[in-house]
Parts: sequence; C-alpha cells; structure tokens
Amino acid sequence: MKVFSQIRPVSLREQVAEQIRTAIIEGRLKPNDHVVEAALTEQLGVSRTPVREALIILEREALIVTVPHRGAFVRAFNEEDVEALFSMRTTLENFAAELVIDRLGDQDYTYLEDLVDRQRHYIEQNDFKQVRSTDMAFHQYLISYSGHPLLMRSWEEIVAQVAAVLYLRAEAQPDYDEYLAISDHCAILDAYRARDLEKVKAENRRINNRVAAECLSAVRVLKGRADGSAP
Amino acid sequence: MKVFSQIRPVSLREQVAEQIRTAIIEGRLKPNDHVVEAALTEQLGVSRTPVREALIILEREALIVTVPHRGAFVRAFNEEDVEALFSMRTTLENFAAELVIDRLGDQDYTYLEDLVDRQRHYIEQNDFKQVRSTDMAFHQYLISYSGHPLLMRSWEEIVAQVAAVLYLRAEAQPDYDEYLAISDHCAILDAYRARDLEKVKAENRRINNRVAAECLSAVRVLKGRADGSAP
DNA sequence: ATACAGCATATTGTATACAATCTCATTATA
DNA sequence: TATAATGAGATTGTATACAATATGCTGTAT
Repeated sequence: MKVFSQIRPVSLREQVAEQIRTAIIEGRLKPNDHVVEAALTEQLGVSRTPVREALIILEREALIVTVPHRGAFVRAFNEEDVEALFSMRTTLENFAAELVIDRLGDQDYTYLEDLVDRQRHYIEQNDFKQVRSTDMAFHQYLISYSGHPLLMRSWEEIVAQVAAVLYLRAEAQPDYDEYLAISDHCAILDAYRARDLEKVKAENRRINNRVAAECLSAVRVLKGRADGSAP
Repeated sequence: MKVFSQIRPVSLREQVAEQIRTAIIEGRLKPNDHVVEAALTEQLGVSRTPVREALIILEREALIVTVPHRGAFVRAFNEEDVEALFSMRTTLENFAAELVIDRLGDQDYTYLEDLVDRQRHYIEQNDFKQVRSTDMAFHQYLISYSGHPLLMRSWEEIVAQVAAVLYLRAEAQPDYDEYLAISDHCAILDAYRARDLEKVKAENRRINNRVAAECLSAVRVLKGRADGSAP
C-alpha cells in the first residue's frame, strides 16, 4: 500500500507561473493586461528573477505575449485563435482515442461515468468552478490514459488556453446550458464502449465544433462590448 | 517589392538557446551531458541570467531535463520516446494535410519538387547537413502552409527532437540510404497532387513508421555500444 | 574493513544592482 | 496649429552577489 507520495521541491518560478496561469484562466487578468514584473514582485513577495522565469514559461504556453523592452501582456484571443484552438483540440483528442480505445476497461468506464455524475451534481448546485474542473478531468483522463508523453504535453499547453476561452464564454453567456456537456460526455462514452473509433472521432469533432462556435460568438460579443464602451 | 525584412531585436536568451539547441542537434552535446551554467557563461561570454533563461526555454522544448539543485542535462531519448515522437509527427503531418490539401497550387508543387531536386543534388555531393536541412524544409513548408499557429508551434517543438534523433540514426548507420527520403517525398507529392487525403495520410504513416523503426534500432545500437564500452 | 557523520566544494536558486530601451509628456519650431 | 525634437520616468534586459542545496571526500567509531 502506498502511504507517502513523492516530495519534490517546487521552485518559486513554478509557483509564480501557476498563480499567473490561474489568474488568467479565472479572468482576474484580462486579455491585453500589462503584466509588470515589479508589480508581481511586490504582490507575491519574491524577487524579479522567479517572476521573469515564470513569464518565460507562460510565454511558451502562449498565455503571455512578450514584446522586447515593452513587457509581458496577457494573450488576447481573436476569432482565428479560437478556431485554431478547437481544431487542435479535436486533433489531439482523436489521436488519444486511437491510442486508448482498445485499452479502456470496465473500471475506466465506471470512473468516467462517475465523473459525469459528479459534474451533473455540481451543475445542480451551481458550483461552476467544480463543473469546469470535473469537465476537464473527463477529457484529461482520456489523454493521460494514452501515456503518450508528447500528446500529454501538447494537451497541457492548450488546456490552459481552452480554460481561458471558456471563461470568456461564461462571461458572454451567463445562462449557458451546462447540461449540454453532460450529453456530450455520454455520447463520447457510448462510442468508446462500442469500440467505434470513427464514432468517437466524429463526436469529438462535432462537440468541439459546437463549443468553438459558442466561444467564437463570445469573443465577438466581448469585442463588441469593449469597442462600444471605449471606442 | 519587399526589399527589407523586419528587424527585430533578438535577446541574448534566444541566441543562447539557439546555440545550445544546435549543439544538441549536431551531437556536440551528447545525451545525459551535464550542462553547467557557469561553463556556458564563460564560453559564450554572457552572464548566467540569459543562460538560465535559455535552459528554461529548452526544457519546455524537451531537449533539456533539469533536476532541482542538480542542474540541466541533455535529454536522452529512449525507445518509447522515439516511438512517441514519430507517432506524434504523423498526427501533426496528417492534420496539416487536412488543412492544406485543397489549397496547394501549381507553384507550391513546383517549389516542393525543387526542394526534392535540391535534396537529391546534396546527396550526390555528400553534403549531409544540407540534405537534412532540405529534407526538413519540405515538411516545414507543408506545416507552415496551414497557417495554423498551434500546429506550427507543436511542430517546432518536436522538430528539434526529430533532428536530434535523426543524428543518432546517422551515427549508428553511417551508410544509410539517403535516397529513400527522395522517393518518400515524391510519394507524398503524388498523393497531394491527386488530392487524395487518405493516401497522403497513409504515406505519412508509412514513412514515419519506417523512420521510427530506423531510429529505434539506432537508439538500441548506441545504447549497446555505451553499455559495452563502459558497463 | 565498513558504515556513518560532518565538512568542503561545486552547482543551482534567488535577490539585488546596474544598463539599455521604450513611452509619453513637454517644449521648441516651422 | 501641427510636427518634430528632447528629456524624464518607467520598464525590461543583463550582470553580479549571496543563499540554499546536493555531492563526494575524509576521518572516526564500531
């Protein structure tokens, strides 16, 4: 029985990166916000070095855009970005499907169904933070199950962007029907259970295309609001 | 007519990263080599700051593995890594194929054919550095043509790893038949010309599987040598 | 002879100081 | 008035100094 989990030192730069990442995903840092190193230094109580290193990491994750001698800015997603994001997501999820479809067992389906139930529960309680997190856990499970290091890495790089864009959707459409995700996940599970790879891929494509459209309109709405309020 | 190309300040960290990257790809830095910051500081004539920042970038590219308080080491590819690398490459190239197959025009085919000719020429001259570079340019063109920012980014992240692994193949098999790549590229071009997406995908899969097998055996051979010479 | 504690050295992690560059308001000039 | 030059302030880029940690040697006790 495993009692203790590995202790590994987590460097300041990673802690800083995590804080900034979360702030972006949760919308506390808005698109195009200027992220000033000195400000973070003060707020986080660390020196500029780990802050700078964290910003370099986040730039590689495309959550931050840096301009030489001007600084770091929160990435603003335009319509093409959203389009690209979800087509990439479809590609990665379909790749994962190829890798795992013949390896998923009953306990995996049980676990995934449990996640769906939990998500339904959180929707009923209006706990949207948990809804998002459970939703992501569903997709994450399938990706991680592949054990493919490059796939997992690519996934990690886009997942933060997806989260950031979904936040925009939530902001633009506060009354979004969260139950859609439930039926989506059930459809995916059914296709996996049937070991029907093409069906899984088609569902992934369909769902991501729909979510992409939703986020696209969110981006447009928010852009309109911004232009309207401060032209 | 475009006369001048954009001048953009290239930071020290990027220059340092480029140097280390090239050194790894060209085999001057061997797998598991300890990359000591102070040594680079001295050799490159810059301070530790840009060196550290370059190492962070390369860690995100998976060319460097860093262990807290122990330092940075050149990534050593094992057999699973090679397997994963080329299956990911297939996925990305097939995604690119979906995006570009209906957009390629005559001038594109001409350009790509010219690349193949140049590559053949370099093989005849035994200029293997140019052979590699032309080969990569062929694949790069198709990826870039997609204009898909995330695809291009993912590609960039694996292309250095592919180059590093191909260097291993060259080391293990000095008499490798370089003309194989020529017929591979012709096969890809034919499939694109026929607008046959499934054919393109099948060729990509076939070629990458073969190259993966070659690199896999290279990794095994080199591992055997290393274990034999210093057990 | 072996195992362990403790110290010396090397290396990385972090903080701070200084240099280069950009932005923007102000002023001079046509 | 419009436009360009100028300089102060802000911010990032780079260098260096100091702190924390890991490694390996040496001496000592068993």
